[in-house]
Amino acid sequence: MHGVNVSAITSPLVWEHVQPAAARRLLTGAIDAFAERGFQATTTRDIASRAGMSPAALYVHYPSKERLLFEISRYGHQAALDVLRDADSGDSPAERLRSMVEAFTAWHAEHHTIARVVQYELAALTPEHLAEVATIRRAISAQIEQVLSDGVADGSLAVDDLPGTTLAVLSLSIDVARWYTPHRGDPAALGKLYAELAQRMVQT
Amino acid sequence: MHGVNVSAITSPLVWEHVQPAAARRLLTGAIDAFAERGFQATTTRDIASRAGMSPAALYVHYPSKERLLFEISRYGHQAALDVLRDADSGDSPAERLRSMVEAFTAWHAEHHTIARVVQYELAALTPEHLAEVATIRRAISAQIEQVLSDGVADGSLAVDDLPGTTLAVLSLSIDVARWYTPHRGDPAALGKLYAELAQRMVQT
DNA sequence: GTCTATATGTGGATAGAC
DNA sequence: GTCTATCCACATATAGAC
Repeated sequence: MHGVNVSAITSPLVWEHVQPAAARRLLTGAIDAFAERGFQATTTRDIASRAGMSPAALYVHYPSKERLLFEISRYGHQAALDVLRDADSGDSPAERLRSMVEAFTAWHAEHHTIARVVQYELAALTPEHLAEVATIRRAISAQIEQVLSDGVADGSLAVDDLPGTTLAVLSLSIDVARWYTPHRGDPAALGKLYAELAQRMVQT
Repeated sequence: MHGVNVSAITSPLVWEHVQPAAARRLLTGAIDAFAERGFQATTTRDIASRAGMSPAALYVHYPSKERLLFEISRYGHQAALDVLRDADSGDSPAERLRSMVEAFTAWHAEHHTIARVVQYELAALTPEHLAEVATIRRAISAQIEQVLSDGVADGSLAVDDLPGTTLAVLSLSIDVARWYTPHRGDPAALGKLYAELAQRMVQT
């Protein structure tokens, strides 16, 4: 089944479930604005203007700027987790790891705007909303830890420090959201490079 | 010479050169505040209050909040570059890489507050100030690229994609600033783990 | 060099018409 | 559901006394 989800890696995120269209324009405008300037530096006027509306119209669709961030963060976290789970396929822990790192890395490059919001705006969430996305973050981490753990169990992977190596593998992909711009190469190639580097980190 | 700079890795940053003491209290207060909340969410009142002063007193020592950020960013970037250069020692490219990754990673953990400001607040700098720190950033990148390049030249390291691997190695250490807190283990041990992982990435 | 007081701008959010 | 107009809080920065 390896490679079956390649289309999911490179296809744009789908927002049709956000209705009506005005709410969707606000959401996508907010993603761009938050990714460019950060949550705190983004004004509701900026978001509304990107959606072609007056500032007041925003509050018909969202009760606050933070709620807009939360919707983005929750959806983005879930999308990242889905990509990772869909990529967890292969005949060995090593193959599964390659596939997951490839997909997770490519997702962070392809969707670097929403990924930036997901990874760098956690501090702007309310405690309740942060707790909700933290649950998804733990599932993401557990997904990587499981495959490494499976590799240790069957002796096919060499992992001295399981939590430390889990974090390092995740970290490599996540940091893509910080530095990636389209001129730095295409997401698929980056995914393949990082899959190779990650496998080398843990090979026996 | 390996290990000679261990004290530099774990010693606190030295701020004696910032005079008078009030200016230094403002600077260290700003580092803590920027690291906790981000530049945009930090108020001059918060910074002044951490330094035990009224908001107005800040402007005797710094002309703006941005200037305070710039001083922190410039000094932090230079400190990170110095750590990397001091660690560039060893008899082979592999040893030099290990030493550099160990020191650079441990620095980002030990000094995660200033490292967070250095790595995540670039967008808040004026274009002129950003250009100045970007020069230091290029030197940091060049330092890693050089050792990988030397390893390729003498056949001791296996690097398929030199710019991509350079970025990946740097990225792993830099991302430590995002997630590190003291309860996640000690900086020296993390440095050793990451040195091992980086070496595995490029070993023949 | 530090204070109190304040000028000036701006941002999140609301009121009420259409 | 969108608009114009605006409230109100707060933030950067300055003025002027001590």
